[in-house]
Amino acid sequence: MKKDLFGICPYTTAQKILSGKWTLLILYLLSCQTMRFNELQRALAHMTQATLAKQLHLMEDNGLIIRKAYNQIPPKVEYSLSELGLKFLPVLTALESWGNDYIEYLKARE
Amino acid sequence: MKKDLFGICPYTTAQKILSGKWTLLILYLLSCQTMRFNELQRALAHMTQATLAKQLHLMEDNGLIIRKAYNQIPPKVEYSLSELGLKFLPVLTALESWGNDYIEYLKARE
DNA sequence: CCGGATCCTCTGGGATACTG
DNA sequence: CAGTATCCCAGAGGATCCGG
Repeated sequence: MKKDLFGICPYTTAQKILSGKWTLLILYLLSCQTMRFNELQRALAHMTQATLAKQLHLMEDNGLIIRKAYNQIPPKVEYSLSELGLKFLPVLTALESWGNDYIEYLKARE
Repeated sequence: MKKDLFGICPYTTAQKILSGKWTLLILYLLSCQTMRFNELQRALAHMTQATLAKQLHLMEDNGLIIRKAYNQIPPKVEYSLSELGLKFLPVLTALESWGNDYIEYLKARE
């Protein structure tokens, strides 16, 4: 029983879910619009296909995003925010503002 | 030059800073009150001294918290939020709400 | 076009023991 | 009381190749 405090606390829960290296960025991209796999890949030019696919699956399993596959040739898959993902928007907004503050701080620090 | 997009983006920046496993929780605790090392340790019963010390140093280096040491015997060290840490409070609030939503979601899921 | 399957690497987190 | 010093390990991230 090491779940006495965990799983109940919103902060540890959030930390776990958001721990993926690209989670925030993907959530942001999808908050702007539904995107296909290829579009995401282009937007995130620094990660490989495999990594992106893994991240997306993780986020789907966690209920953050929705994957919609069209059964056709050539394949087409669209990713969008789930209900939980939409609820995350306020966090994203606050985070963006703070991130920018932090970048300012970094500049002033040098 | 792989920093073309990184270091400029508020999301990746935030992701990097917040990636520590206990960062959010510590920020929350310190948002309630300034705390001594021992108090934090008791509040976070699941992490060892070494891990806590490392986390705190990291967060201090990142400019999130302030460490104030009193030169006395027995030693006394107090941790509090820095200016940047205080600016993080809105995120924390939004995150708490979302975390609770997520916990509800998990329950309903079973 | 959108992945799955493997393998490999690296580092954050933790256990344990010691100290001013 | 508030740490430091070591050592260790799982697991996330990534590279590469293959497939429907």
